[in-house]
Amino acid sequence: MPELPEVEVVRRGLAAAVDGRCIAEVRVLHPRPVRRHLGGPDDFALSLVGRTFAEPRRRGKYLWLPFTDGDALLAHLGMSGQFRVDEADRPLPQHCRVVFGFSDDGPQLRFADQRMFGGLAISVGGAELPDEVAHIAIDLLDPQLDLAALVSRIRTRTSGIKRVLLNQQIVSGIGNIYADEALWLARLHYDTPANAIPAATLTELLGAARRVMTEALAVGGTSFDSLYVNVNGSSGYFERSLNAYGREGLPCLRCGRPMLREPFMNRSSFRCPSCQRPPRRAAERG
DNA sequence: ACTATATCCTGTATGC
DNA sequence: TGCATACAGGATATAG
Repeated sequence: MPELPEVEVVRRGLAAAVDGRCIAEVRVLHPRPVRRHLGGPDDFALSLVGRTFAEPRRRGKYLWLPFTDGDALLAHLGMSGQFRVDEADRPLPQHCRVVFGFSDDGPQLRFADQRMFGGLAISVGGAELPDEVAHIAIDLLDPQLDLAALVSRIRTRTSGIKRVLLNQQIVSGIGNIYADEALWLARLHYDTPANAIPAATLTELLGAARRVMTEALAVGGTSFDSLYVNVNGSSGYFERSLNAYGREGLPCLRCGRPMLREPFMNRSSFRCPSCQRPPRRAAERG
């Protein structure tokens, strides 16, 4: 599941593959991934021909590929979106939805997406920062991040801390995997009210999140299966470094107690029953 | 404004 | 063997 490190791996791959190249042909094989383009699939394809890509950008889990004309191709990988770069005579990847051919007859760009939660759109004037991304908060790897301000903002929230970490309008880029990793490192229960956490602890938590995402990025991200791969189709290696996510029943790597898996927001949360104790308030709620 | 939940989507795993 | 169900979880619409 692509979170910030995985999206950044893809961004870097795209930078090497498409920067400066001119689109000659676009084929939309399934309408759903371009559903945000109001003109429909055919208009999407025609509108892109003749444009030249500049250096891809990212904020949180959003990715956009600016064109030299000031517009941009906006992309979100959702759960299972992939960009692949391959010679035109190579077979299309499974679940391939959109194919881009270039005027230089070099490798094609292919967008594949099994579950189609992701998608592509044309952002008019979006080369710097697409309007569609303006509501997304700055992410933890952005040099412009004001950590103290973020800590203060988080402390105004009454929701459980994991909900806040997953809220892309407060801090972006964190998904279920890295949220659980950061909470384990900071020894926090996911349901601890954000406004009950000392500023110093929140600073530690965000530092942990930033560290774990930086380390994941360095090894190509986290892959559990073929749903996340880089533009060459290769997996990342961070799964072996996970301390919490997916470790139900396995010993906590700090204290040895068996890790728990609990339902949370239609997904799962993994935590240590001893290092990450529930807050009193959560117990009252039942 | 904030908070919480339902929804979209399909391949894989599991249970009967 | 088949059928049904649970699960994975991004962002967003909607309800409270």
